Amino acid sequence: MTRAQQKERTRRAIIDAAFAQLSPDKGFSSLSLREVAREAGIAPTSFYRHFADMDELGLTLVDEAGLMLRQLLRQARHRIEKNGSVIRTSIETFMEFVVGNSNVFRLLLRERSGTSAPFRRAVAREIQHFCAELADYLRKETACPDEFAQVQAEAMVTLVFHAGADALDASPDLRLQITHKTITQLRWLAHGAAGYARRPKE
Amino acid sequence: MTRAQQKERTRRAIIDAAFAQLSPDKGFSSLSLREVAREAGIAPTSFYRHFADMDELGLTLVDEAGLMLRQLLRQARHRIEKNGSVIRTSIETFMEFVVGNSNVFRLLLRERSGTSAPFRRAVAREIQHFCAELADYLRKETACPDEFAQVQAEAMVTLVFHAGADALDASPDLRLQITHKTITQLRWLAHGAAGYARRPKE
DNA sequence: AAAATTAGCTTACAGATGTAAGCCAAATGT
DNA sequence: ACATTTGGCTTACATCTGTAAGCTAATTTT
Repeated sequence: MTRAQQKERTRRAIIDAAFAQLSPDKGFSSLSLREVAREAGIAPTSFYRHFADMDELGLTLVDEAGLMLRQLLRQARHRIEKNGSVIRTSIETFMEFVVGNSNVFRLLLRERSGTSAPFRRAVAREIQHFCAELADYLRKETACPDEFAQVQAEAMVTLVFHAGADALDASPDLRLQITHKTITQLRWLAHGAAGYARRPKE
Repeated sequence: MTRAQQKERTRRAIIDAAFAQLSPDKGFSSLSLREVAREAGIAPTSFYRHFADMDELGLTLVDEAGLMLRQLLRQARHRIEKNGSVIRTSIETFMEFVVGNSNVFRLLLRERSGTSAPFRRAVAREIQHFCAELADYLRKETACPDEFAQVQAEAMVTLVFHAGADALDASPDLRLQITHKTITQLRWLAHGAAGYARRPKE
């Protein structure tokens, strides 16, 4: 089966080439089939042997990014077990991910509000998975009332993602400030969610 | 001075054409000079009589969008005076803006994490103004401790912007759900910020 | 061993794009 | 009244894009 292996190989080459070409100045939509093919070391038309479209490639990238996101959450849980401070550890783990895989994070960030509805849906799906797992965790491991967990998780993710986005353009020490600020915000949120009963009629 | 008037006129035509061509499926970066010129009713090269670049046009659009944002905040304040419910009124006002000027909001949303650093900076500046004005308001009119106002304002804006982004792709009744959820989140946040003293050493 | 499949290549084409060069006519300045 | 400025036009060019058509050689199937 050298045949299938080779195919998988250049498929990966294409995917890697695409990720590599993403940058602060270049989003997926301004990536051209020819450029990707060039970087992957194949002829432009050979691209079609693997993907029907640039869009198909893009959705594959989003899938991979979502996978990394979920691995990240598990990694954070491990760290919390040995460390204690839930919020601080979570944010620091996330920040490391953002800085270390900025292309991946940027892809999610941009395509979440990008021009392609299928892309937006794909990213939304991945983030929603992420939120759901986080909500589970909150229900099991914190004082958060069960029925508030999902809403709280979504707010947390919103704030942390935004912090990550800011961190992308920030210097390392500004990044620390951002981290600190975000910790404060999440603590307020957790405190509010734990102690504030929603008034049902207003 | 029919001369200057005419110039201002076609300048506006260009700006309006650009705004008009923005859509769910078309962001500013995928706007072409020729298309804009065509819609504005001028020859492609005449564009340069008004803007050096597409980038210059884009920054102008962002400026105008920021202006609308600040007007929005004042409008919300007026409504609050006659209505009472601060959080609910603010969010509802914002949602109306998002739905009624989706192209404008989308511009800010996308360019905030777009591929042009100058654009990102311009949007960040506008949003920061917005946050600062909101923080002022919080200090004057709510129970929020002065030194927390800025951080709380930023969290509120982050959550509300995110809600707006979700609302763009949502059906009207889903939009109501989003509004409701966001109100809850902001209340938690306000409650937390009012009652939770930051522990200084952890 | 012969036949079929297929990943990859080369060549080719029909758009679209940004923008340079230069003309024109009307408004403005003197 | 004459000279200048200038907003807009037309034409032209080089570049990049996606992708269709068809060949080749090697693997896989029969």
